[in-house]
Amino acid sequence: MRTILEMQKQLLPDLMEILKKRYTILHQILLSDVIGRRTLAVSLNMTERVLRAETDLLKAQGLIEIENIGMRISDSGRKLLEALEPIVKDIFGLSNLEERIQKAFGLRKVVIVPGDSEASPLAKKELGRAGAKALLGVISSKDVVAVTGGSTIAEVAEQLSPPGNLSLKQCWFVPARGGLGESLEIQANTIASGMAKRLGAGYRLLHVPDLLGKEAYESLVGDPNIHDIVEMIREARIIIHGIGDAMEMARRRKLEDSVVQDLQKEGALAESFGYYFDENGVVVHKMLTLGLHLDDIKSTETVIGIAGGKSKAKAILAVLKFGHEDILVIDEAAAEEIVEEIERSESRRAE
Amino acid sequence: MRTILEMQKQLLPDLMEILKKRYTILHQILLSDVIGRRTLAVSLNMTERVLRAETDLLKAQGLIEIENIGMRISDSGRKLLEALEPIVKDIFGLSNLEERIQKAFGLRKVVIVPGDSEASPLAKKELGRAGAKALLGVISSKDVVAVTGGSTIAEVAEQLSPPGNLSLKQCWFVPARGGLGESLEIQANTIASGMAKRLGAGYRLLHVPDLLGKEAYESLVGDPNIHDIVEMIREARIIIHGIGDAMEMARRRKLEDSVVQDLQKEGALAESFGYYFDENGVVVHKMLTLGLHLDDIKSTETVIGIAGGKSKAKAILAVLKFGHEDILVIDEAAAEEIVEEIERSESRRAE
DNA sequence: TCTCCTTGGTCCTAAAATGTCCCGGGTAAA
DNA sequence: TTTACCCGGGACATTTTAGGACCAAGGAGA
Repeated sequence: MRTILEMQKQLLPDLMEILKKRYTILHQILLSDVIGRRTLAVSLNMTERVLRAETDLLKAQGLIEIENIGMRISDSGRKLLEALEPIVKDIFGLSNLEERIQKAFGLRKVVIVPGDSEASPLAKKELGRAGAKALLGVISSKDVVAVTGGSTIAEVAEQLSPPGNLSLKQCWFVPARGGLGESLEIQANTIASGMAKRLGAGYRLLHVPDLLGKEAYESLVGDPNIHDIVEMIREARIIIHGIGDAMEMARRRKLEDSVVQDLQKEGALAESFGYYFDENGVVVHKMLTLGLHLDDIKSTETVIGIAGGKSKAKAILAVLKFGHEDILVIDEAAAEEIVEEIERSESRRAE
Repeated sequence: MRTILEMQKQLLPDLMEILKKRYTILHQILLSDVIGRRTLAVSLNMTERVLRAETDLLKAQGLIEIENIGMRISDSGRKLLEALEPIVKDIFGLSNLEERIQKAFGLRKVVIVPGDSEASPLAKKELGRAGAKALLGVISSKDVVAVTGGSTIAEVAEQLSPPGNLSLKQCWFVPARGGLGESLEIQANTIASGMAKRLGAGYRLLHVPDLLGKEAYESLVGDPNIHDIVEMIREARIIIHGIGDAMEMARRRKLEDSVVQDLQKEGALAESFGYYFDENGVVVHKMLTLGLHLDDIKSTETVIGIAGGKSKAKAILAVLKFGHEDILVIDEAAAEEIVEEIERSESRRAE
């Protein structure tokens, strides 16, 4: 059967464009909480006047509320957005990309958000929202969730809000691995506690100094408290992690030059939970710290990978080849690159 | 779940208006076979220029074909119209009315066509189309269909076209009852044969003089030929009948003054297949002729009532209260009146 | 208190939509 | 065959709308 939209398109050729436009505006307002007309116009690349015409209409439809402080989304607007999401995805052509990637790597689910999270902070916010939604979709009442650091996962934490129908009081949030040399705000510990607080869940932290010598490492492993929490981490039912570019992560973590050179020699492309992967998804280096082992990751029930930006595409691909992701949340920019790469390798195989 | 249509109504109220407009134009072209721009503009109450803009678009979309003889609908236009019908009904708000009436009288199906068939010949044509569609929806290969007279049912006959997937060669069309004093074109006999010819089915007629005396009646009943056809009529699986205003029918059939006065005294409101009903659906008078008895109607599998126009609302309501309709095909004007009446009686009951 | 950002109002211009008329051509009735 | 009519499409002036650019008043937050 032809979809309703397909039929309508025949009588209203520009239906899709308008739908997309209004959806985008409404969506932007949702993400911004409250926002003024001018600011919104700039961030949407529209002139103030045309935006105004649209917002007037949205207001007339009761989808947004306009006060002298700015515009905010109304309840019915929020509901409408939610209901409209799959449709708009279809129009944006993201459903296609999702299916493509999902099949290529045998994933359980792929979520692609519109835009480029590197270029637009709002796209990044949306990536966080999608990540939060994915997490809430799989979490249940007594889960242990291991989280990594990174700005993307931090954004996920920001966007988390407690689900209405489910108490998560008996959940635990833990960092996936100990100190990895990140700055405080985007450390795994910070994020784990942040998520737990937002969801009313418990959290336990793993305080491990960043640059750990062999001996210190051995002594920490022996500590009963540390041992306890590491045990908990290794039994996590859900892992939610970011994906980074290997070289950039090395730089950000101020790894020694010799290590960086080694990484480069080994062809390290991606980094995630302290492990470095080459283009085939093989681990070529690991940071010396406590927490999840590779084997734990392989046996974890749900691994959620979240990343965005065109430049992350290669890294995401590498981690996908590692082969233990279940749910992938990325942005349009990365998705397009990844699908291109899939197609290239397919045509190579066909030769 | 909210339908995609409701969401669109919220976000694209203006486009829904346009959709309605274009649908109406396309629909009108369908009903008119070929029609010129000016004529169409008049019948749609639009100025020539705006209509032209629309038809240009419809042409660009390949939904109509414009030749120097006029405009006609294309195949894809025809298909689109068919597919779009429920959607437009929803936008017109007719779905609501349909459901309302269907539930109030426990009918199997209610079809409402837009417009007022008393005011616009095209609405009447559409009523005929809908009636024809309803008939084709229930008919199967060896049915006997009893039809009444009247201009509405005549229009149904006009709009019938053989279904592609079903041979009706073994169907029979018969008049529901003998001569009732209608003019030739809208007599049941004429219509039955017309329908049969259009569908490639058989027909048998019942020639009974209009004003039948008691004795003549008795002798006719005894005639074996007449008896045969009456038997067939009484076994009809489908009845398709119009509904008329009692007084108007009495006038049209030139009933004697005394009879008319009796009818008025009894509160006769509606007429159908030669029976007169009061506002509670009680039969207060019947014409003396052969054919279907009341008991036959009650036991018939599918009774299809078709009527239109604001002034018919009361009559339709009376026949509905009689309580043996299965499928009702009416126009918007009548439907609105009927629903109003339903609401009035509901609020009376609530007091 | 002051500054910044908000909405809602206004004005003006360009552009699009619309009302109106006409022309050449083909159809169908006379 | 002729004639009268209706057809689509072209043309054009006019109206309406959309869009761009500002501005004033007001409230929130620093």
